[in-house]
Amino acid sequence: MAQKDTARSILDAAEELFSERGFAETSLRNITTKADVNLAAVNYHFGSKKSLIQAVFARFLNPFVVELDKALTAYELAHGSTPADLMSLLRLLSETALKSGADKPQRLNIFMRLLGLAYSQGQGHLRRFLRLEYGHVFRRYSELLSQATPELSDADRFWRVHFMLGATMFTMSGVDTLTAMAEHDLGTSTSTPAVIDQLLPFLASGMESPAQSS
Amino acid sequence: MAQKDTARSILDAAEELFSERGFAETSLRNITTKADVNLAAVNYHFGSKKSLIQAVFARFLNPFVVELDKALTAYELAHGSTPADLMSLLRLLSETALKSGADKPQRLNIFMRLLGLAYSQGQGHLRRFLRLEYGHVFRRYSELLSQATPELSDADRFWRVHFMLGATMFTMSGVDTLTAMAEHDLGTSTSTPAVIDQLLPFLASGMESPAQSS
DNA sequence: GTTTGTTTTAAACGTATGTTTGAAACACTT
DNA sequence: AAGTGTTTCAAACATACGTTTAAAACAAAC
Repeated sequence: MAQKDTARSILDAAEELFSERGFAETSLRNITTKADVNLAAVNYHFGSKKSLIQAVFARFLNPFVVELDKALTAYELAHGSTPADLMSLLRLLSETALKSGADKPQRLNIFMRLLGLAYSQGQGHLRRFLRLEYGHVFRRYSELLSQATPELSDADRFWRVHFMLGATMFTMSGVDTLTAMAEHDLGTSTSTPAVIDQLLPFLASGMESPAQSS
Repeated sequence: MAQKDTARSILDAAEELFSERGFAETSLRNITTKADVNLAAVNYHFGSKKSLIQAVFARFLNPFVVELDKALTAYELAHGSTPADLMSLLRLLSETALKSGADKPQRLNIFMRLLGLAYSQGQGHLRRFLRLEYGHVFRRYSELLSQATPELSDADRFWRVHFMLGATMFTMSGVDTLTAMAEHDLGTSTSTPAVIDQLLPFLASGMESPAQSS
């Protein structure tokens, strides 16, 4: 039963508990109990709680950035010298994300929630880890974003990108709660891909809003 | 020195520490050390750590909702039967928020960060407290929002409102970090009101993006 | 100046946390 | 079957937390 997949059980349990209750609020005892392994197993397999947190992110992010990297290469090849298009770039990102957790679509929600936590909770070590490990792919994507919005100044684009980031993180990290609210208040049920279909036009319109000043 | 304003010193220290490190990561000992009061003072004046957290929010939100309520009444009177306008509604909210922490503009940033934490960290008691205490003003505002976006279905409006909420919370709660990043990467300095001037058109454009389907 | 109610203080309480330990159980190779 | 390296386990470790206590300090009223 509990043999070499001990590490995997721990990651599964940690991923779920962290996303539900946050990092500090989830104890190693919570995790090991849920994973049905010995308490010391976390420190044996991962070294520390911090490393466990990073490992949870790495397990999801590693396959994701590989996919995204491939998708970006394909995109650049297909478009050649014609400038990138904003809406297609957004679709590329969302579809890569959806595909990356395709085995269990719930996992994407969980992971977005974790990402939100990584930003909001202290966890400076996590932000450092993420930028160090995955920064180059994000820089590559933002390069294309610049091509897709040539009319924006660098400053305008900077702010609007973060507006997009905020809307996306907030929505996706709480997508379960929000769909429940929508169902309760409006009686309409909405799947995650349907939410994304609502989100992307909102982002694109905001991004392409006529510039104000300067 | 430390007499009746003990409670105030505690609130000041708690507000700042909570916003920097989160609720769970900030201990009562951190707070009382920074406030230069005895450890037991928190439990004496507030009863518990949970109540302290709620008190931090109440101190900011109570004046704010009073102002917002007044502003909404004035707005409704001024506009009479003509339908509400989206951009002016957004300005009303942002200006009320800016005015409410006018004594020290830094406090608005701190408080937005706290609001973001309230959403992202567990703190179910906080969300319950906020909705119970301040729900009616928010409902009043969202009533006007509906008038301002008559072309949207209830479902579309629901989602787009939360897209706005996410973009706003993410941006404002990290506005210090973001302005620092912008200054580092682009050499341009941006004040909080200037960020809001960037944000509002983005939100309005997203909100008024042509509907997709259904 | 004594009394009464409030506030502050130092110390302790009980509980929970992350981590370490050393022995036991296991999986393999020879 | 013996031996070897890896993994599990129960127990303990040291530390930190929120909260409580009982006495001291203080303020105000008479």
